[in-house]
Amino acid sequence: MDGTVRARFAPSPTGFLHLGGARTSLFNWAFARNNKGTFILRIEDTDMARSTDESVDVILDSLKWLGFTWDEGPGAGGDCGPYFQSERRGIYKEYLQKLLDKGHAYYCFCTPEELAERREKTLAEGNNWRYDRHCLRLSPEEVQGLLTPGKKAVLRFRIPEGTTTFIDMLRGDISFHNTELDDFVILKSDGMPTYNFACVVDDALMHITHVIRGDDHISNTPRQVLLYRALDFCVPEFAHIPMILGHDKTRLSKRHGSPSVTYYRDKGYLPEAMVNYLARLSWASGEEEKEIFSREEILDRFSLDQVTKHSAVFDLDKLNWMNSLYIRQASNAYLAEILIQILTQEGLKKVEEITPEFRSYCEQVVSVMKERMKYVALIVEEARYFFDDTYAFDPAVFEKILLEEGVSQRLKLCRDEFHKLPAFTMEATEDVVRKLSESLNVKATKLIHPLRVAVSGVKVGPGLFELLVVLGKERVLSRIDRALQAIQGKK
RNA sequence: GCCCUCAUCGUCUAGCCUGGUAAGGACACCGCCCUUUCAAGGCGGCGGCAGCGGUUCAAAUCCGCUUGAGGGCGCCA
Repeated sequence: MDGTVRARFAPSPTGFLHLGGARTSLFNWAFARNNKGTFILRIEDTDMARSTDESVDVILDSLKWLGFTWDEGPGAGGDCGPYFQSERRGIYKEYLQKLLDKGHAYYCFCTPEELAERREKTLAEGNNWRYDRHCLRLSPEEVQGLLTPGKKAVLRFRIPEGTTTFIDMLRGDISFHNTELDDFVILKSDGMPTYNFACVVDDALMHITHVIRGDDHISNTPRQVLLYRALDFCVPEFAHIPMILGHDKTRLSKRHGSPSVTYYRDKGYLPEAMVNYLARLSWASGEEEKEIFSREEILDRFSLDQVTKHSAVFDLDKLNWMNSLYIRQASNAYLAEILIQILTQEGLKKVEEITPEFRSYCEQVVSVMKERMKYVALIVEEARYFFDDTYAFDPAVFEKILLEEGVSQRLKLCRDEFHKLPAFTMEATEDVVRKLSESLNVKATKLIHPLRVAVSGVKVGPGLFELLVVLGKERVLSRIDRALQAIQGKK
């Protein structure tokens, strides 16, 4: 590997960034950084019908969230721009002409309808469809005659005879008989180049040394190699990394839950955890006991020859485990910020209501919840009582815990003792409960469980005394009263 | 259908290239301990080299076939 490594991630802005794309981006980024090379971001927006600006924004945001900073590309500048393919039409035109001049490309006037018809017929006869070179037979005069009145045309690449072989860094030699490759379209009738063509021109002009992409591109590679050769470009190194599949072993998609990076961000997954998890899919450092890798550790160790060749199944359980681990290690301030994002997004809190006091309350909430969170939004999903005084009582729990004989009496005693407390601390509240249980001659749990249900509505959550302190004396007292009323109503 | 790729516990993987340790770890699951619920933590358990054939004293590891899985076969990328 001589010269500076230049790797790129080239998403098409036709939707959000999905986990597969994120992982491809991660490997490119890690590979570039590990080799002290350059990481380039290029937007492949040649599909005018499906590309959107919003999608570009989402992809950029996702990448930034994951921390994959690019050295060249949108917002970063660079000497090989523009980095949007839609802005490179002039460049493609030049190379298209080159192919035309050298006889590697030809005009095709077949309409999509005609093509579909012939394809179906061929398939029905049990044969494989390849473009039948219908328009290759046209003489230059005929072509000119059709072009002049402005008839819709595309440009096709003329596939030479023979076999095309390339080296995949993970698999070694891969060969295709050129008969498998038909004369594919390189310029669409709307004036945009197709993926295979634009990709080759850009990778060459951007001096990409390593093309790291999903292995669904393996069958595109021989076509691209042929294009590199026809254009007298240097062929880069290729590494086709395995895809990420859903539990049914098919390509990860909406059917498998949400595959978008932003979904996980909005759920309160930490980017560090996501990067770590994604990295461990198809990659292992060789250190047998090691599962947890910081971004730096990944950069430090990443190597393509430690990437597996087989696809990996996305496992939410393991992501959850990893995320909860990162959450437990994260600072309360960091977690509170994420929680606040979620609260405002969910409409539970308005931006102007985020006072320093509220922020500090959020920090207390995450500090008691961080031991038991798979992701931050779980607070909103399962511990809404922190932010909602009108929380409901879980019917089964209410029945079992609060409707038990003597509970009202015990709750009243607790409330009265709590009321007298000058300092509402963990020690003080626990002391109250312990003493009361002794004098009443009941187990402490006979007070603890009803109290928990009274102030939160559910039977699971943080340790009771930390919960009480976070909620604060006033709210605890009024919540006990509220529970008492509910019990009264049920009797 | 044709072409390409892949194949170690349910899942992610180490080991394979440079044949020779009871095939190691993690998640999940199950049990026990701890405990104020849920977690976390500790201890233990379950569970795998897809199959067949070959090479070899010896095969997860090398070779072949079969099977299975994934991907591609667009004026999508």
